[in-house]
Amino acid sequence: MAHPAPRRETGRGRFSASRDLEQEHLEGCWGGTAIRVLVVDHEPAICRLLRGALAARGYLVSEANSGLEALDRINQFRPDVVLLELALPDMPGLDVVQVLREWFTRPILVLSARSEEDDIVAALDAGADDYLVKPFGLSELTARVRAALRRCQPEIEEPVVISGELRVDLACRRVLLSGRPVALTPIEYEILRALVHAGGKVLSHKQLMAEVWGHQRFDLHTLRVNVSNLRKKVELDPAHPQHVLTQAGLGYRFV
Amino acid sequence: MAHPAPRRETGRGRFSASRDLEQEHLEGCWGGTAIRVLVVDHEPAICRLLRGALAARGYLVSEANSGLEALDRINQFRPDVVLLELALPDMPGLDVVQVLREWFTRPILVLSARSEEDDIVAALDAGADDYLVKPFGLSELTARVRAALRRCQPEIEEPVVISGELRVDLACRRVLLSGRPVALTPIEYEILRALVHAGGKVLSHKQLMAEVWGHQRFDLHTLRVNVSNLRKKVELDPAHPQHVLTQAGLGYRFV
DNA sequence: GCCCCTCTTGACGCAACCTTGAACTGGCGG
DNA sequence: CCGCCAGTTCAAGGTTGCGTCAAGAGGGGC
Repeated sequence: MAHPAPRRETGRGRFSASRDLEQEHLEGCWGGTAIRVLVVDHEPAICRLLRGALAARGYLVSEANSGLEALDRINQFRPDVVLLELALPDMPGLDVVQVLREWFTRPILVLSARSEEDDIVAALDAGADDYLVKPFGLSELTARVRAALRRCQPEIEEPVVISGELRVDLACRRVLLSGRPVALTPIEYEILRALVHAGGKVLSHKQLMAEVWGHQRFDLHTLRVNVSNLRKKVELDPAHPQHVLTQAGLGYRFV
Repeated sequence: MAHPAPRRETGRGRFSASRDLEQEHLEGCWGGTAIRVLVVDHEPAICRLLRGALAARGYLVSEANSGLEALDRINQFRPDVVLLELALPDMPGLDVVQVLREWFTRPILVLSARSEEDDIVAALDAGADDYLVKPFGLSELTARVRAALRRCQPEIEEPVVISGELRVDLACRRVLLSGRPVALTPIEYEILRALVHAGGKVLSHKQLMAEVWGHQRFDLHTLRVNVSNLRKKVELDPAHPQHVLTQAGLGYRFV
């Protein structure tokens, strides 16, 4: 062999991205940045209901009570997904969809009490991504939100976390330290990803091991060695870590 | 079997249909190439019904009557969208969704008589893009197909991609390295095309093999050998590839 | 039929990786 | 001062994944 094997670009895929995400306690969180949802409905009761369900799942929710207010809020709030009730006091919901679709690329889910097929077709053809007939279950709603976001994932808000000299790009699965790419091994990357994903919260040893190894084996020592190796690569001074911190007796956390 | 899978002509600009094309009299047609729909249902009557409705709108329809047949048909037919009835004689429809989602990137619309919220949530979280409860109207179905296809469009593909010394012309099916034409074998070209088409994103082994071979007889080793051969031709230094990079444990990507 | 090109398959070697054991550090209480 | 504990570091296996070589099978063109 003339040359050694090509260097692998380190960083392995997650063992099963989707399954892990489903187990996430807060599905609306991503790298410490919540996914933003705008709820548009004329009835405050509905808004409260939806806001509660979504907020409980970790989404960041804002609301609007009319069409014009919705268009305004979208500009300010920059939601990742819009839940739009068609019956609005000031303008037809279909018009909102159409206006929105001229520039708004994120998913629009229409909620409506009208179940006639023509209404559904009209809304979808106006540019809506999904149509839910009231009354609907909140778990179906959130499942459809997940599905809609999944499709649009590539453009989803930049999952880049910058902490001092360290830059973690979860989408491209790249890590930069002082601008230079860091070659992490698969397990090292998984550890870092889990910590970053937790958004500063402490992950217990078991939680972290479950994220990385998948629930089966719990060898604390192995975890510590890998964390140590990770720190050698992502910390300017591995002896005094700035990003991957130890919580004695508990676990680790990322700042 | 030198060319195991019928592969579609590479010059086809898939799904870059723009909005104005929706006004086409036949919505399932685009640029002379019909959009391909696979209908999976155990009941021939339903298949005929759906086939008729879709064909009338210009879609090119194929069908399968069981889960295994569906997986087989998808490899051969290469549909742009799959309509999947969950109740199949040979295997649970949810399993089909999950298996499919490991490599099939086009929309999957689930059709089912079950209207329980748990079923809907399970199907969506398994990877389905939409869920229609039977009985549904054909115009709603086609509207949801349109919506699903619309979401999967946005990648506008460059006919020619240049990366350093390497120039890949997808339209002309030509590859130049330092200005000199490179003679790629069909499989090598398909691998390169798929990676370039993915635009820098990682393609998992399964996704890549599905793009190139079409069957799910996934032989990782064969893929590796072909990638190795490809690198010998398109990399200045095959031992240290600059364009076709390995993502250890996951797949490959193009930069 | 024959040759050539291509793809598949097996064997092999290397490099990277994870694990594991052992030594080391620092804090704390006895 | 000593032992203990939690955490860290170092070094040495063993395993795995990846790339390469080479042989061989299969198909198409001539």
